[in-house]
Formats: sequence, C-alpha cells, structure tokens
Amino acid sequence: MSTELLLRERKSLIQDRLKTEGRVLAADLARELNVSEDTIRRDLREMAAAGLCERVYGGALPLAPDAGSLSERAALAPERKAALARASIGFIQHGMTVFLDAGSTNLAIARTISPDLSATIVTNTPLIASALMEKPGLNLILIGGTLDRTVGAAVGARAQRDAELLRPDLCILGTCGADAEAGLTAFHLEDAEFKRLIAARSRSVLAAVTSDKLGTAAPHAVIGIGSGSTLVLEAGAPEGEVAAFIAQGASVVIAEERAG
Amino acid sequence: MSTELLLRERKSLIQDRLKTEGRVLAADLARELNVSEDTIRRDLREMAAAGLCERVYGGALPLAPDAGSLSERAALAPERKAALARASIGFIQHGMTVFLDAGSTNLAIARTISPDLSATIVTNTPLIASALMEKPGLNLILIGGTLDRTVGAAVGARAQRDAELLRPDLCILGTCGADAEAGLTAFHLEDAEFKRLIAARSRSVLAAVTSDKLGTAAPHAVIGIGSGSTLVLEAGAPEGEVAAFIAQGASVVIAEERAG
DNA sequence: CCCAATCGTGCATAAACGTGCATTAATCGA
DNA sequence: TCGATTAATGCACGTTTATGCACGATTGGG
Repeated sequence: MSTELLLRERKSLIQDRLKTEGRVLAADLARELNVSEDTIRRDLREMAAAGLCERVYGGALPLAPDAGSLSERAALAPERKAALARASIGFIQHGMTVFLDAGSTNLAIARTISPDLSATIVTNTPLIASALMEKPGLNLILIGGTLDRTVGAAVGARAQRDAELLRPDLCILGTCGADAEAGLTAFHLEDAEFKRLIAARSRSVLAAVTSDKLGTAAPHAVIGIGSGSTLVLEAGAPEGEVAAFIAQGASVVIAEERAG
Repeated sequence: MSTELLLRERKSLIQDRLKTEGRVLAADLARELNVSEDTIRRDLREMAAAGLCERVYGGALPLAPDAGSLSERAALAPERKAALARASIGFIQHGMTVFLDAGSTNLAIARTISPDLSATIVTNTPLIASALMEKPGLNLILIGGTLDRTVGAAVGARAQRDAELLRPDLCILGTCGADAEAGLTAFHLEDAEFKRLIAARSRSVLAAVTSDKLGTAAPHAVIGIGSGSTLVLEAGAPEGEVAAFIAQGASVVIAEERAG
C-alpha cells in the first residue's frame, strides 16, 4: 500500500488536518504518512515560514488570523452580546432569507451562526459579511452603496434601492435605543431610513438589545414595537420595560446567562 | 499494441487523468504511454504554463482554484505583498476615484493606504471595505450582490449592474495569472467577467503581481497587457517577462524590497 | 536540576529536473 | 518529386530537490 504522496499533497493534507483538528503532532504525521519526522518537521517549518501555521514544540497549530483591531473594537461587553446572540440564532431557520443589519450585537450573532446552517443572509455591513464568509452553508448577499463609517454599513439611496428588491423572512435590526413609547430608534438619519425600509419589507422583525439601551430613545425613529416584532433581552432587563413591550403585543425572549 | 498518440491526445489524456485521479506522476505516465519521461515533463511544463495544472516535483496536480479563502491567502508571503503595496499606493492620488478589486495583494494595498489620503475608493470586497473603514479621509463605496466565497467578493449580475454606473480614474485589479501572451487571467468565470467590465470602464488599470503568478495563465481571460496598463512587480521578477510586458507597451514598476 | 523528547543543521544519496543536441517524422513550396 | 524547414521526441549531461540519517543543541515536565 503506502500510496506515496507528493510534497504538495502532503502539505495540503497537513493544512486540512490543522483546520479540522486544530493541531497536528509531528510524530503522528510521520507515522501516518510513512515519512521520517525530519521530513514532517521540514514541512511544518516551511509552512510556518509561509504564514500557514504556527510552529510549536511537538507539532503545529493553525495560525490565529489577525482578526485585529477591527473586530476587537466591537468587543464591548462581549459575553453579554454573545449571550444575546445565542438566544437569537434560534430564530434563523433552515432555508430562510434573513437580513442582518449593522451593529455590534448583530456581529456577535453572525459569529455565532452554525457552520452547518443553510440559509440566505443579506447584509449591508462589510464586517458582518466577512464574518459570514467563514460559514460554508450560507448563501450571502451584500447590499452596496456609500459606506457610512459611523454606522459601518452601506445606507443611503443606493442601498435603499437594493433593499427594495428584497422580501426577507426575518429582519434582525441593530438598534441604538428601544423604548415602549418611542419604539426602536437610531442615531443617524440615513441609517434610520434604511432600517425602516428593510423592516417594513420583512415578514418579521427581531432586535437583540442590551439592557443599557432599554428605555432610551435616539433621535430618529425606526419602527414601533408591537405585534410581529420580537425582542431578545438580557437576563437583568427591567421588568417594567419588559411588561410594556409585551402589553404592546411584542414577543420578548430573555437570554440565558452563560453557565459557569 | 502501443497505438501512438499525438501530442494533443496525450495532453488531453493527462488532463482527464488529473481530473479523475487528482494527480499524475511523470514516471507512471511515461511507462503507460510509451514515451520518455522527458516528453511527459515537457507536456506537464507546457500545461502548467498554460494554466491547466500545477507542476510539482514528481508529477502534477490539478489546479486548485480554491487556494483557500481570501483571508487565508492574505497570510501568504505578507512582506512581499506589503512591498508591492508600498510601490502601488503612489498611483492613488488625492481626489481620484479608484476601484480596488478583490485579492490578497489588494488587501495589503488597502491596509497600506495613508489615513490622510482623500479619495473615493470603490470595492466589491467586504474584507477590503472593512480595512478601509479605518482611513477617515476616504469616501467609500461598496458594490453589492451575491458574494462568491472563493473570490471573497461580490461578482455576478447585480455587481455588474452597479459597476456599470462607475467610471473610475484607476482600477487596481487582482489577478490570478499574468502572462505577456495570455494577459491577465482569473480562476473564476464570474470574477473574470466582472474584472473585465470594470477594467474596461476605467481610465487606467494597475495590477500588483507577485512573481509566482508571472508567466502563468488561469482559465479565464480578463484583459491583455498593453499601453494604459501598469504592472507593479517584485524585485526578483524574471527579466524575460518584464521585457515582454514593456515590449507590449505596459508600464512596469519594480517594488523595492524592505530595507533592513 | 535532570532526562527524555524534540529540534535544527550538515551531509549523503537517489530521484527528478532542465538544457542542449541529435534523430526522426511531418509539412510545404517549388 | 525533392529539398528545406519545422515539430516532436529521445538521449546525455550537469544541476536541483526531496528525503533520511547522524549529531549536538534546545526544550520543558517532573
């Protein structure tokens, strides 16, 4: 037996292994591929030099992709947002078309989506699109237009025109304020316009809201909170607000705090 | 026996073999086809130059158009790409409208752009858009559409329609192969279509190309290399290729290696 | 602090490689 | 039909590449 592998094949096999198992051991690979450990070590050294893995004592690890400033910037209270995300992704079901709006909580949702989910996700936010690119099951649609850097997404005329061609099953809105009276609100005019349009075109609307936004209103109205809207809130959300939302016909889901 | 094969027949047989078995060995082919290994090696070399396979020590592999996602490709030879980027950004001048195509080298260019630059950048690549969001001087326009995850960008009908509304001063193309005869080429049909359209609409075209792509051709043609196009190449670029590009009227810029 | 596992380097070897040249077969104009 | 030209192939040669082994250095757990 012992189908001998070409150098290139061996390296790409190692890369696969790195990706799927999260690490490789030089000794194991040598035994498994019928080559000496020296050869494996050479491979790993070269791959590390090429930036394809991180060499460690005994084997190699996948290179943690830069990720960097961008995504970490959004990391304010990441566990709380992650908890909201876990509670929200249940609403995204197989085969649905979902609009995922800008916002750091929504970025957390994008990251939490299962790699196995098969659905169509539409977004106007490059950072969210990049995150979703890692999920092989998704069909991804990007909404273009002028990028507003305070919002971090495409809003404005061009984006609206793109949005007018859509009828999502679900719209997951990012929001800057959520109040029973004022409804969902946004800081920026163009952003609010865009949100209003896409929410109106969607079969249902969901917003995951951190507690600090509850009971506050930003300058620009998006939509009222009533029947057809779902709010995902944190465990400590004030009872008064929650009761008011429910009284207006909204569904409210409380996210579980992470165990342990 | 030994029905002798014509050169063409032999090559297409090799291609079939590549497709069905995922690899070929020079020695096996020579024995099987009753020709010398030299002949097989010549065939493989020519096929590789034509972009039909990847030549490796011992045989050849099918061309993996995949080559990993954009963010993975970006980790490959980062210093060399950074050098190309430094040599390229000089072409982006104050006030210009520039289309920045997908590609790992172009991602390096995006990262290298000065925060002080005031220009309009158009891109179809979420990862590049995210990187550019950090540069406060830029006016950013995102081209939307279906995201192709192997390309890492929006290509296809919707993106083309958006592109048709543009007349950039400069188009910075990403490329999968650059050859004096074949011109710039791409792995994916839709990607090539999009590149061709946007390049044709631009006042000038620039491509920063790593040396490993020189003299190779991918399956889909984008544009020829001639007057009006600028190539930014690495310091070690083969003189023959460079001379051929210049002979066809292209401008060639050689990137300086990083001092120290 | 010690020991075993792991590492990098230098070296040897065989396989695979590219190039130049000779031979053969096919093509073409006269 | 004949000579000239071109393309394809094989062979000889020196070069490069991949690999394993030997050796001393380094690492990290106990």
